[in-house]
Amino acid sequence: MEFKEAKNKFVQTWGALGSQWGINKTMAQIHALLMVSNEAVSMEDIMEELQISRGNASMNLRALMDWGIVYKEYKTGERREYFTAEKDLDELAVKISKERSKREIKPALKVLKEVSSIESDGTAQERHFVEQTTKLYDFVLQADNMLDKVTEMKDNWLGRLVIKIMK
Amino acid sequence: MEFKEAKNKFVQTWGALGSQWGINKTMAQIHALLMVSNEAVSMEDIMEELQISRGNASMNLRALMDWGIVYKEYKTGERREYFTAEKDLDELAVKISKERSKREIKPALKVLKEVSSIESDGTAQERHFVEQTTKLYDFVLQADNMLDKVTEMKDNWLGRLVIKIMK
DNA sequence: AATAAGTTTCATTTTTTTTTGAAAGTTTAA
DNA sequence: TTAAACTTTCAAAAAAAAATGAAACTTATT
Repeated sequence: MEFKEAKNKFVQTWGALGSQWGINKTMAQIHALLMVSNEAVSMEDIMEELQISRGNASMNLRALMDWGIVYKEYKTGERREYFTAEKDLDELAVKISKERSKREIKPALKVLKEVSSIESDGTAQERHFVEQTTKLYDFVLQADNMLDKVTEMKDNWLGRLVIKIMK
Repeated sequence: MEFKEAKNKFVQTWGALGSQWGINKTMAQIHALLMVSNEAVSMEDIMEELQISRGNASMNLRALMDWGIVYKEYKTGERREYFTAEKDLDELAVKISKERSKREIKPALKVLKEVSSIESDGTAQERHFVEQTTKLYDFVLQADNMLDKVTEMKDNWLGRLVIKIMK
C-alpha cells in the first residue's frame, strides 16, 4: 500500500467510525485529514481532497472548532485561513469527553433525576420504575464522573500505577 | 409529574440519547421501555405504547436480542412471546462495550494497523502520517483494552478501592 | 391437513440528516 | 470607497436511515 491509498483508507475508516458514534461523517473525515497532515490545511484543500462543497467544509470546520479540537491558523502575508487538528490524543480524548458530557450526558442526567423523583403510589409497577431509574441515574453519574477522573489521572501517580497493573 | 408522564419522558429521552450515540431511536426506546417494566412485555404492547408498526418492533427487538441485552420469555400456555431487558446495569454496560468493540473498534484497529505499516519514503509528510497513525493505533488499543479491564474490575478489590478513591 | 395465532421479511414510503450552491457577509488593501 | 479574496449562511436538493405494512413464513392446535 502506498501513502495516498493509506491516507484515503484512514480518512474513510475514521469517517465511518465517527458516524457509528453519532458524529457526522464529513466532520470525522475532516478531522482525520487534519490529524495526519504535517502542516495546516486550507479550506480549498479540504474541499478538493474530500470532494465536498464549500458550505459543507465551512460548517463542519466550524463544528470542529466549537468542539475545540480544530484550530484556525493564519499565515503571515496570506489572506487564506488554514486549519490544524489537536494532535495530542490525550488532549483530544479529554475535549471530546467533556463536550459530549456537557451536551448529552448532563441533560440526560437531569431528566433521570426528574423522573426518578415521582411520588410512587406503591404499586409494583411504579416502585420498579423509581428503583430502576434511580439506579440508572447513579450509574450514569458515576460513569460520567469516571470520564473526568480518568482524564485527571494522567497527572496522578497512583492512577498511572493502576493503569500499569491493569494492562 | 405522574407515572405515565415520567415513563414517557424517560423513554423519549433514552431514545434521543441513543440516536446521539449511533443507536437507532426506536431500538433505544424499546430498550428503555423494557428496562422500566416490572414484567415481560409483548410485541403488541410495545407497538401500542410506542406507536410503531409491527415490522419496526420486530426488527428492533431482533437487534436488541442480537446485542444480548433483551431476552425472549415464554409464558406457559400462551402462544405469544414476551420480552424483558437486561436490568443489571453492570451487565448491560459489559455487553454493550463488548459488542461495540467487536463490531466497530476491532475493525478500525485492523485498518489503523494496516495504514500505519506503509513503507514511508522519508518525506516529512509520510513520516508524520506513520507516526500519527501509529500513536492512534496504540491509543485506541489501550482504550479498548481498558473497557475490558474496567468490566473485570468489579471482581477485583484493588480496582474497587481505586474507584472508591477516585470518587 | 387445514386453520389460526403469531412472527419475520423486505420492497416501498416516509422521515431525518446531510450536502449543495448561490447570495450575503467580511476583511484587507489599493 | 471600491473591489477583490475569501468565508458564512441557509433554503432547497439529495442522500441516508428508519418505518411501514402486506405477503410469506412458522408453529401449534383441532
